[in-house]
Amino acid sequence: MRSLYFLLRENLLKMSSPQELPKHYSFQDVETRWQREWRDDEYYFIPESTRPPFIIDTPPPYPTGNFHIGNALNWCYIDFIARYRRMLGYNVMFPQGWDCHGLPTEVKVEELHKITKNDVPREEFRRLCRELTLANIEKMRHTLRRLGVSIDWSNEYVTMLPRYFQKTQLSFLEMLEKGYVYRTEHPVNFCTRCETAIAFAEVAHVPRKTSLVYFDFDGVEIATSRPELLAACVAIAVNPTDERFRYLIGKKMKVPLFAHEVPVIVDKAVDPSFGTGAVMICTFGDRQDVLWWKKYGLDLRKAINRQGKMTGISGRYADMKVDHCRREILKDMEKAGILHREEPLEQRVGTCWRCKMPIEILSERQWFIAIKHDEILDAAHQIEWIPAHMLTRMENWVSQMEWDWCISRQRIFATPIPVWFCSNCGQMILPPKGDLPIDPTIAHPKEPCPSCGSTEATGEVDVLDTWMDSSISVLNVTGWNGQGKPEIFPAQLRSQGHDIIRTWAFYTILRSVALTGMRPWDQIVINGMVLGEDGFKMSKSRGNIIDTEEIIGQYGADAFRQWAAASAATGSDIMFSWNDVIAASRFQTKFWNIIRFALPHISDGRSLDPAEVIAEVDRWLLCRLSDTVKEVNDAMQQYQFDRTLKAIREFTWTVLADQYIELAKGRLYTKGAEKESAATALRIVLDTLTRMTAPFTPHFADECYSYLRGERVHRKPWVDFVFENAEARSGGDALIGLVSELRRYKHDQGMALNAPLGQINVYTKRTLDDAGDAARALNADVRWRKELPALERELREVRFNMGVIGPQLKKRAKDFMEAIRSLPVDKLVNPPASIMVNGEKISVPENAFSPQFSYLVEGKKVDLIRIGEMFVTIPQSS
RNA sequence: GGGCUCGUGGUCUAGUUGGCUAUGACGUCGCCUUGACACGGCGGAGAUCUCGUGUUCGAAUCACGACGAGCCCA
Repeated sequence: MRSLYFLLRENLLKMSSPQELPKHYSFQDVETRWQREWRDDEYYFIPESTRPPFIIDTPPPYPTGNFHIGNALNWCYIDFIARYRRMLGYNVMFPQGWDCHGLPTEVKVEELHKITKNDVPREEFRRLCRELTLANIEKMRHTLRRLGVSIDWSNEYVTMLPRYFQKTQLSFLEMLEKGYVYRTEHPVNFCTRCETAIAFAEVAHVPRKTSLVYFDFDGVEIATSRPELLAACVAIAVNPTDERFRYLIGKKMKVPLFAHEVPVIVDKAVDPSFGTGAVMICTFGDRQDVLWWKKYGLDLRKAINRQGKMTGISGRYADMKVDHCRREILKDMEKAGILHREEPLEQRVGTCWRCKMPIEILSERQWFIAIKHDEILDAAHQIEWIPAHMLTRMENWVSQMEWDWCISRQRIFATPIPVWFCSNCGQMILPPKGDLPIDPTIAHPKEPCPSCGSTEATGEVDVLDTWMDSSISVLNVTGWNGQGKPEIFPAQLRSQGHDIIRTWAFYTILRSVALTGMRPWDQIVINGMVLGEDGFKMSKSRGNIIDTEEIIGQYGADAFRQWAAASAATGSDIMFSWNDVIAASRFQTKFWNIIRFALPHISDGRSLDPAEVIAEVDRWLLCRLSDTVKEVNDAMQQYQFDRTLKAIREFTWTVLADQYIELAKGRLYTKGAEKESAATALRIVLDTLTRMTAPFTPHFADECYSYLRGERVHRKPWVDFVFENAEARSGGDALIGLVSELRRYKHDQGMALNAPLGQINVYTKRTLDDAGDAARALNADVRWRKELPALERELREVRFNMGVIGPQLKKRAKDFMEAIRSLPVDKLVNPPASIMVNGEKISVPENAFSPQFSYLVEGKKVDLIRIGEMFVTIPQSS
């Protein structure tokens, strides 16, 4: 509902144009007022619309409750694009998702309620998680509203709610049918603190100090960083070229303290210079162990369980935590006299990205999705990446994937895997797709086991990786229903940060290709990370975090949005800087003052017709506006917001305010056709500028436009202004140059800028009608003259145009320039067609050089200024 | 250890295929309250474009190398 206030004001604006704006622009008032005014349904995607669709696959943030500045940057980019596309006539979908499931919320709930996940029933624990998540979502929605982003709230989705995870489960069953999903025992990354398997993408590597232990292994000295895995030792490996160990090849060796026998294998991957050159293979110490284990078909000895405790094969160490076991084993080695020494070792250890505890590689029965490298790469190449080099990151990631994607997790707050197993024969039982969503730990199969007829079944307790939820975001928003490809597919755009290319972008492409056979989007635009003012990633430990709401509170959403647009090229990381936010808010002040000045002069009429612009400098302004529009359109098409905003600011501040208005403002106080010309030019310029700023500063633009035109700017079409007039362009340049040079002159003479200059003569061959602007702007009696005065001149230097000379003369350029310099003055003014250089006749290219003179006027005490083609004489004051 | 990006006045930054006096912002200094704006106007100072080598008539831009930074990863 539009407020009464707005209706009244809009009508007032239509009936009588306002004569005055408030002296100061108050972003607080304006932003809160427009946010009340805007209706959600203005931004709805209309499925039945005939306009071309523009669907944006936006990132569903994790509902932490805090919409941080990196999120905000991303949402600004999306909103620039959404508003721009709407003005271009597209039927835009800007959905808002929430990626709810996952460990952080479970941990938070455990903290808040002082419980562990096993203290309450699963469903109760999930209820507590959902409760916390909904509260956090509400906080983040508030920040989104304050940012003024034009979200289509009718397309909001919440991954933890049945409506969404029904699709997640459906996609799981579809991929199971298509053979992508399988279940097997395989080594996986496992966090023993969180007691769940995790994917490679979730492993974070951190530097750590540990020790390298040298000990006697059945008569051979061996170095290992993980002595606690001695019970899991399955082989000893040496390099084939290593003469020291040649005698061992083919032998069996007895593991100290444990007495089981292991083979000696040879492999090129063993580094003879690390440790002693002989390495202990355990199941599993690291990824290399897994490779060797597979390659040589070694035994599997599980020494660590899911809780991070030693298993039965560890004998007297069983049930000890890994660290405890390590200390005990070292003690026992010492007692047995086989411990030689320990060396400090710097290593990078894989940790759980969430709880930061070192992960173990455990062999577990888990669910996997097959990764088909070629399929994914093909699709990735069909997408336009902005900036282009981000595709390389995807390529690198895909090509080095070794294992399939482990999608099962041993947690609670996640999408259940919709599968049962027959208690009698172990057969997998799937629910009918129409029954989804289900939780197999609560529901029972409706039919008996198809294999043995038993009615006893147990539900899968493992749940799905959260990326299984979010990687179908694009399928969800395009209306996928399990049957091939949705009607509008692929989506037009994905927007995300470069930190999740290997996860969200990768998994989405994988899933899209598997389920629809197509790439998920036409374009992907990548935003950089926001770094703190110190140049480092924002983090609690560095204390360099800046809060989105704090910036908005101090300078407003529009200033923040300008900062997001202007601070760096799309895709590169941005260092946060208060200065840039302040500069943005100053630009708004400047623009506001321009409108405040112009409005009384332009609100008598409404014409936007360039044909009514007759004064030369007014046409010059339109030429410059046309240039700006072209630059802005170019940049917007490539999502280069920094270029766009730079062009707009430069034109507004320099061309419009400092150059044009300073020159022509005197005319606006007069009456007649030439005043009307200026008024119309200003109307066109301000109308166009306001529409161009609308995607970036939506509140400010709506406010300005309501004063300028009494309309809503976001409902206007995008700008398309072309104007060219060669005469006006050069005439305007000359005039602007004249005024600016004479201002410099006044400054150099120590005069005030409005001090009278007396009678000045401007000599120019061109016909220049300045409508009296120069005289008013300079406070001088300006006389325009066609005949040049008698001038005396001295040659100062010869300037060469290397842009002309270089390409034509190449190596001869230097000698050519020497020859030209030695010509007499009259030949420099009227150059010959050709010249002899080192006995070679070289034709003189056009515009190859220009002689520079110092000019003097005989007899008269005048200052002489040359501005391009023009000469100006000014009576000397002293 | 690998990948990606980058290194430009005190600080941050533009510079698309090599070409006139290297862009802009903040800061700084001087002058100016000129009928929109002092959150302003005009002007100045301040850069051997990280270093080295090479290609070229000509390099911030291209090539190679070194050093340094940030991000992502093994």
